[in-house]
Amino acid sequence: MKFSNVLVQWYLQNKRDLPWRQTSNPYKIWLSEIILQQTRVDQGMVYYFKFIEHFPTVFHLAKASEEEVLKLWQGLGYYSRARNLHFSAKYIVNELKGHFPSSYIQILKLKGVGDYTASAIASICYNEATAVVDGNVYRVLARYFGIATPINSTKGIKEFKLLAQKLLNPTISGTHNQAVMEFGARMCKPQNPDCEICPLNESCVALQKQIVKTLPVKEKKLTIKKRYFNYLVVQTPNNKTIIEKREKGIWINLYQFPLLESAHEIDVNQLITSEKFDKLFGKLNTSVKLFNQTMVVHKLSHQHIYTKFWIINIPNSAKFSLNWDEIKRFPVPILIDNFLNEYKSN
DNA sequence: TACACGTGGTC
DNA sequence: TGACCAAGTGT
Repeated sequence: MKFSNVLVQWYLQNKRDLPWRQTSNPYKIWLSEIILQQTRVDQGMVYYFKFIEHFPTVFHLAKASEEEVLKLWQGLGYYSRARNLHFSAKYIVNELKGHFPSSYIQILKLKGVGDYTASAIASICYNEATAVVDGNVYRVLARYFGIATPINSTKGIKEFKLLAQKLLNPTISGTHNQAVMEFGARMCKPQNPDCEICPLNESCVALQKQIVKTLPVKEKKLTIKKRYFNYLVVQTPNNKTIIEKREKGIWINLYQFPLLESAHEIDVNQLITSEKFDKLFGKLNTSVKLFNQTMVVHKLSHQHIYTKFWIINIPNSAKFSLNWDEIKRFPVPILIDNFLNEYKSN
């Protein structure tokens, strides 16, 4: 219990004053946990406030449209979190009469809630003795106990969950869990951890063996794919354009301009002779201009998207009926949002 | 199981 | 500056 006691004591003296730490309302804890998945506190905070304001209860969230939820989520990334959040809100309201599930097993049934989030909510809101294992916990445990098992291997996932569960102080599960995570985020950081002032530095295996920097171990690194996006930005004399809803892959259910994806960079001739271009404009009299002289590179975790925005000037047509001003009502990827801001100011 | 899924921060 | 990483989950 020494491990837990030291960390909890450190936590009580050093924890940040975060809005979701002032409540045990499961809806708010759930919302905060979904927002914080793979997301820094600083980045997620404004979204937490926005969501609480727009949707003070699960009933408000359930009543909203998916588009409204996605619009509010815009810019935060991993948009399936928003869609699953919305789906689960409707499930809680319609199937559970608005009663939030109150055990790890029941919470785990919510879409978008996995082992980590179910453990977090169950321990924080209901004091259930379930240990969380997130990136912070992997790092703290791997270093303190000198464990080199890859954290993204099946063996590692099991091993760390078991260890975390063994270390848990079941009488204060929620506080213990948050203590380990806060400690990982603020003291036992990925880079430049504060080992000199760490309250566990006398018993940390990694520090003694001088292998802090090598832990935790992660198996293999992923390859970055290159993709080439050509957006067809329609501009008519009466200031209309057209957008489409993405139906698969990245940014699903978000909006964008008609897209021609190509295997390599293409020029204007390849663009106007493409099937997509013909389907959209046929024999209409178009004039095509490249908006950005150098390609915009949008970097995602697994792919770099090289983007050209082609401005297509075209006569008025019923086919292109969306007012430019109305675009801002639609959820769009940051890549598109950035373009809109630049285009507007030109 | 391996991979897809966003955006922004850090060094 | 490229590489790594963030309170992970779904398929």
